[in-house]
Amino acid sequence: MTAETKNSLSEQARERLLAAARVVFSENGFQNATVREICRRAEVNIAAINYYFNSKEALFAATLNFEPLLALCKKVNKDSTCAQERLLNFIHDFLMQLLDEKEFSVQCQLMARELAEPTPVLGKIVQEAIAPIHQFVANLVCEIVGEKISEAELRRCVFSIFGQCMYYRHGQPVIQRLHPKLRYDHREIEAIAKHIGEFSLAGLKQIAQNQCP
Amino acid sequence: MTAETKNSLSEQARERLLAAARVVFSENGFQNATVREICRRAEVNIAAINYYFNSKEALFAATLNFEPLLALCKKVNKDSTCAQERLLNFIHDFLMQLLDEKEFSVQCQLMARELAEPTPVLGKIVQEAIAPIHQFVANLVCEIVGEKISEAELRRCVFSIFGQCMYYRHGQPVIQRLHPKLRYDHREIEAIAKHIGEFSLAGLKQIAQNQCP
DNA sequence: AAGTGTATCAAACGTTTGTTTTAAAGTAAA
DNA sequence: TTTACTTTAAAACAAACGTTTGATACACTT
Repeated sequence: MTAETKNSLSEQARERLLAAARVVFSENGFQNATVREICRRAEVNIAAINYYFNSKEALFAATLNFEPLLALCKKVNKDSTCAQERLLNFIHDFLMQLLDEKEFSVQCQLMARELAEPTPVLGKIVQEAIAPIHQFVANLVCEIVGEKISEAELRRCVFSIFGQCMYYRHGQPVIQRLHPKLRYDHREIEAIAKHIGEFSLAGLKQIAQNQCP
Repeated sequence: MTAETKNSLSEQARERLLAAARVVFSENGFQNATVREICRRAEVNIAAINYYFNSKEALFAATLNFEPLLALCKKVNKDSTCAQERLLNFIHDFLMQLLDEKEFSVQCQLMARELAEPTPVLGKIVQEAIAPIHQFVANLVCEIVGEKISEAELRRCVFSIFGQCMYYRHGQPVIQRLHPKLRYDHREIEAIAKHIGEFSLAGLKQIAQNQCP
């Protein structure tokens, strides 16, 4: 057995742990996720978590990957034209990462959990992921409504946009009970993105008018 | 000692338990709240929870009170004029109940927690409180945008409004780290309500235009 | 004064949690 | 084969959880 094969084999446990952890954490949150279920799904011994990582918390931190979210900002900044269009594209892509169950969106769902239920790693998440994309949207809003908007009002505009998006995930337990038939398939996400986009652009235009009458 | 005095005295423990439970549950959520801390704050023995109520979950159910929230809908329906005005009033009063730290809003905060972190009692909360006020806002939106709106689009409009409001509570751990100086005092809540109101009315107007061009 | 039912208490119960231990199995170089 | 090192395994760890127990104190009725 070659060295590479050995590496890939010994790394298998670690990789399976990471994959299983992503699923379990995103389904149950950090607190409710148990190391036993993670190990069961990864088909490794229970001691593996503390062997490869040092703790449940470190495993959680290792599952975080901010790149897809940050890449989203860069992508939108490149291939688009006016600020309005870029905001619409961002909302669409963001919702895709946030809601699509089939997509590789576990990363995003995992982080979305933390907004409501803080863990010791939340500080890092805010600093490296949430703050940048909030700033990114804030810049877009600035371009759309003009520079004269106050800092507080700018903040509220950003919150309005993210609030609309996040509600579909934060409020999912409720939404599922209110509308049991509702599924986040591709078509539904497109419709949601279109709605939030138009809703928000109109809202921003109104705010802009208020600021400089 | 008369019977009434005895009753009021023996009820003291029960009432103190309820008051403490409301605080602890709203601060930590159902899972993270411990019966020991509730009893410590209520200054009662640890066995009191299972003596007066039957379980931690039953205690939690007993802390729920949907009246303030439902009363809000009735109040808005009475003393207001046009649908737009009523929506603005609702958003304002709702945010007051949801955010004001000094107000007696623990009830609302307690329920807001459950939106993201479901408990066995969530079904009751949705049925008795959330569904009615969602329906209430849906009716307002219908009045504003006209009857021709589709059921799905109507739902998204309601979600947009609630999403904006709830983000200030659901995302509080994040918001606190993003804007450490931000406090939900009376003035700030007024500003938030004004923002969400104008933002949403403009959004609704846009949606209405889309439906019947 | 004896009896009855309620309220409170410290202590322990049985689980479940994340983590650690200790030993065995496997792998590669000497 | 021997040696050194890495990886797996079962079992147990201490801590925290919600809950239950059994005894005690109290107020009220008979």
